[in-house]
Amino acid sequence: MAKQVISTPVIRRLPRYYRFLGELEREHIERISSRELAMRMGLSASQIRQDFNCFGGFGQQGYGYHVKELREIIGNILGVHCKTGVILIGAGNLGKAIASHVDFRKRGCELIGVFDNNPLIQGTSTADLPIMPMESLDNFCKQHHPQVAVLCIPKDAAQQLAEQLISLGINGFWNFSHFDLRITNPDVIVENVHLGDSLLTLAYCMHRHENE
Amino acid sequence: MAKQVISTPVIRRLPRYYRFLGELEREHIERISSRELAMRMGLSASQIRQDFNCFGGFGQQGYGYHVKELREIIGNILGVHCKTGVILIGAGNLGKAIASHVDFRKRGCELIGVFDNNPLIQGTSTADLPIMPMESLDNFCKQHHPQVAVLCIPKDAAQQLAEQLISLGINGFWNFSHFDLRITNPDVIVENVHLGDSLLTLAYCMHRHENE
DNA sequence: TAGATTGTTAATCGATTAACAATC
DNA sequence: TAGATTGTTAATCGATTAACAATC
Repeated sequence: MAKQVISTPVIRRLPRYYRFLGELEREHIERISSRELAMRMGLSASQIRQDFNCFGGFGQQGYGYHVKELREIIGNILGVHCKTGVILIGAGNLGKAIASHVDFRKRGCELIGVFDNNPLIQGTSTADLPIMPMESLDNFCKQHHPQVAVLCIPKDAAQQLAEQLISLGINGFWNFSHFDLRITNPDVIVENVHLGDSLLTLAYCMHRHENE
Repeated sequence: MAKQVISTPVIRRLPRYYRFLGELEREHIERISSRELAMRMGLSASQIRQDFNCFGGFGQQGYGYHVKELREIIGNILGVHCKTGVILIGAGNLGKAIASHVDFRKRGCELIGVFDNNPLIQGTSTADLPIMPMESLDNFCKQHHPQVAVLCIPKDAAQQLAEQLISLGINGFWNFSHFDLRITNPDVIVENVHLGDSLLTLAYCMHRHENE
């Protein structure tokens, strides 16, 4: 099988496939055709078949796809069984919510450390983890080698901290800090989440809709 | 000016333009060329000019774009001066974090009510708003006519609640509930935010990178 | 005026859709 | 076998990039 490059739109759809297949499994549905899945997901059957065939032929002519099997395959592609070490920086409202609300384990990640520079909350804990002072960051990374950092910090601190973290071995960022990290190192992966942009997009659509 | 339909990729870039122009303004930069802006944002100059020209010619040949003016124009397109009434349902960790962390006003929205079905937290407050019981939802909507609902509730409750909210006049959802709302009504706008999918995308990219 | 940079048209690239032979 | 549905190739559509005349 030639190792082709998977396009971004396909990658972005994978977690959604995984989610819908989980749903189907919970509904005890054993097999599904691309046509049925397309209807549920609001995609085209053609697109679904194209997407899956980026990775290989998981279906069976005349039958469709075996839900459980397909879900496992996509889970493996996504790496849900990995145990990537994750630290979270900034245990304010948002940081704490993410630490406790997001199921890292289900997604191949393990939250192993939480840091904040506010002495008032150091020592308290979130998601069963003690909030550590920033001064411990260095030693912690040297000891536990986390790979991913979740940034829930103000935007002015983001770029500098990111660079420090890279030097400590971090090569993946889940960035909530209202600032687009620009990392030149091609081995570092950044996933920017801009909640504000998302709300603004919704606001625009509502606003436009009104004026039509 | 013919009213053309703006494509989704363009719409998704608008909040980002707005953000970067704000940054430039803060840096006291008066004018910028599409070329300079492209470098900063990691886009192409051509794309930027195309994007802006969906809405009209905001630039000046030989000069570029006036930062402050352009930012205001894009802000108006996005509707940042609107005061769309917003309610938030589900004041758990995530709900509270969003209520307090997201600046609704800057984005043409105003958070006017927070609801939760947990009696233990009813009466306490977030973001200066009292958390109200779900039973008050009906009356509140009839009185204040909010247009947008932020859903920070478990996925099993989402679809049903969304339908109820639509009947109460809500026509926009900012949906954090691990479930893709499927609304048939074309006047209702849904912005799904799947934090889990975002993390999984990052996990995939890390995982793939390792195996290369 | 000369230089710079836009607005806009044409060319290219990539993603989605359609079609159908292969095959379970 | 007949029916269904995949895997895959070709056609279409749309978005991005390139090019350049218009013009500040």
